[in-house]
Amino acid sequence: MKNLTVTIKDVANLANVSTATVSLALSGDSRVNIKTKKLVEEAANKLNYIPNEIGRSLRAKKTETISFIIPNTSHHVFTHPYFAQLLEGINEVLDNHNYNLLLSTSPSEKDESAAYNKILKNRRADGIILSSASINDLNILRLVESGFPVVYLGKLRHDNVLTVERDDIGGAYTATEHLIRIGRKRIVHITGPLDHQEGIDRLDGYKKALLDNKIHFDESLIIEKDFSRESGYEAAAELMRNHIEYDALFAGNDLMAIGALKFYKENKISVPGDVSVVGFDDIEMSTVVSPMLTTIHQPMREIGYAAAEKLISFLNNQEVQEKRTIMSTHLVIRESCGAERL
Amino acid sequence: MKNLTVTIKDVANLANVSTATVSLALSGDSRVNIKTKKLVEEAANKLNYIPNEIGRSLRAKKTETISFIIPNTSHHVFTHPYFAQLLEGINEVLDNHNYNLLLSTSPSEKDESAAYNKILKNRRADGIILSSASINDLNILRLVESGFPVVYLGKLRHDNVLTVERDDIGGAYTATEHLIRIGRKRIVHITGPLDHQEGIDRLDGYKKALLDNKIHFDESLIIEKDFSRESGYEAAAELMRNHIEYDALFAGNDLMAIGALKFYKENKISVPGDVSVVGFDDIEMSTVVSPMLTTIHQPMREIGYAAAEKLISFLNNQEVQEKRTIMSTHLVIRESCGAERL
DNA sequence: TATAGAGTTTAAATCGATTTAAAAGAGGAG
DNA sequence: CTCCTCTTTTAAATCGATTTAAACTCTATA
Repeated sequence: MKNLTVTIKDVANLANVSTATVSLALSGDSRVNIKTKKLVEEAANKLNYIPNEIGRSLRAKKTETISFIIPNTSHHVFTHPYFAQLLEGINEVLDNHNYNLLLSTSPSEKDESAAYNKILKNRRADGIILSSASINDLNILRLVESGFPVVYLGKLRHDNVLTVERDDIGGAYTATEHLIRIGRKRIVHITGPLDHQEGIDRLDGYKKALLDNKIHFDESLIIEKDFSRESGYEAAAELMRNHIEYDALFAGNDLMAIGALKFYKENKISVPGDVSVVGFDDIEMSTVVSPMLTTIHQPMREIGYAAAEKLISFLNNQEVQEKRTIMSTHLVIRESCGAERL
Repeated sequence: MKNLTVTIKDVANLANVSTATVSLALSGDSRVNIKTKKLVEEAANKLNYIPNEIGRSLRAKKTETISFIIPNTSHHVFTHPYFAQLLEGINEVLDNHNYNLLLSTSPSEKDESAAYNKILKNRRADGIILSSASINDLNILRLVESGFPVVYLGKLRHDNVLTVERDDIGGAYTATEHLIRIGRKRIVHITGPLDHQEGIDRLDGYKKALLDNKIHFDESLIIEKDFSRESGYEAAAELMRNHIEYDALFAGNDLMAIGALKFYKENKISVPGDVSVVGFDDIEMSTVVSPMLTTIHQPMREIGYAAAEKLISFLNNQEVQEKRTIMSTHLVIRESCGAERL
């Protein structure tokens, strides 16, 4: 260990000036004489001086860092394409603005106070982007009211919170409508957890599409699962065990759709012959399965962009155009429905 | 904005004691009287006081943060299963040790000094985990010699660096040997970029297996690509265009193998009938394609564990058992080779 | 009634930077 | 030689915590 602690003082000593001069010189302040500036720069170079960001942050009362907090569901957050793409979007924007990214998985949803504390500990960041489902409304509001800059990814009743939302209802509506248009009548919907907003909204969109098309809503066609591939497989198995008749499947996300596809393949059920399948998300995996999955495209990377841009412009007191940003989705037709582009 | 700046001073004033007492009381020092302690705690609660981590870090000269730096290849790092799982492993360990995670994508490999600076800027972390291929040996050594704690993911000539490595040569050897054992003779190898260590090592393993089995190495069976799915597809197409005859394919990673699989499907080439395919990595996607991909499993999450544990124990001056940790790989037999478990 | 000693509390230094207001220096005009 | 600018440099305060050594209270004992 050497050199680890070259401080501004060391540079000042070597250059025979005060620390004030060093700071001014290195920041390019016009007050310092050109000769002095050179002197300081030489000294800094010789010592390989790099300003300590912590000291700087303390003085400036800002860290140029934002924190992204995601729910910790079973240590598989980052491999989930949804979060991975979100992260990429956020990272790209932060990179462009020279912000740092602090990453936190929030502790279990169960222990609310722990979650709250962990978030607050992140005051080492200037603001946070909070992913849905991590903590409940109340805690988020407490956080926002404490004055800490937050962008929340998802729906929130409260008006005064910056949010970026997906149009889950609209997307689910589109998916369901597509199945109806190609002539399907008995459409199963595998939902995500119904204590999560996205699960609820996608179910709502599904119901709405049925209603608008005068198709009776049949409770027995709804199965609540957990967004995992395994649970999609299991859902398809359950349907068979229970002798449910259906000609289409709308899965709450691609992973569950892909799980179901696997079950169909193993059981010689033809897709899209016997059953048309639509997913939700449009993850990469949907393009490598066979048949390729028709799905609702969700602009995950763009959501990341929007959230990061919104937070940064808020931090810099620039005008925030809109408190709620709603990102729209669209249908991507591939092979699992048996329909050409309409 | 209110409350945003409750400092230890505010608490001290409310409790009518000095800041020293507040600090001591809240850290549970036995010197402070039990009554005083209660008083302080009440005041802190009433004000909703949370110690400022920056101030604390400055004084303690450590941040309880480590930084993970990955090469920025075209804004698609985090969706790459390799990095995502690495990240998950690292995050899990840091969580357990109450460390924070600062995430950085290193700027382009071209601009070395920018990369170097960006890394050094991360002195706001206590140490860094550096992923391979981001910067060259020289810069890494400079960094290490500066005394900054680094764990490098990959091979490095220098002795004094903490590293966690994969056994790429061994893995490639196993893959190739498997293809030979099931009777394949003309084995194509799609390599990753040959200016990356992993690309080189996997090619070496392939060659070694051929040599040991007295199979002539044929230069025309080697195609250099870039680890992407598209490039795998393109490689398979190239082979066909050039009328190369072969009965097996060892792809440098799963993504390229999956790309090739897609080409075979489109061109009615049977796998494993006409050609046996082996990948490398064992990503989730390999289990959803059809046929399911036989591959070399790489313990990505465990590499993350190992790197994080190693860095943390180094930071805490605990004994670091070994400077180089080599993680082994193993063959996972699925459907793309047409062989039962040997 | 001093006085040692144990138990509590606090003033002040410190971490590494930035910034402000004041001081110092340089030069020109009267 | 003095006064006044203008330029350049610096001492000192500040950010928010922790920690050390000194100071202050009590008690109990000689």
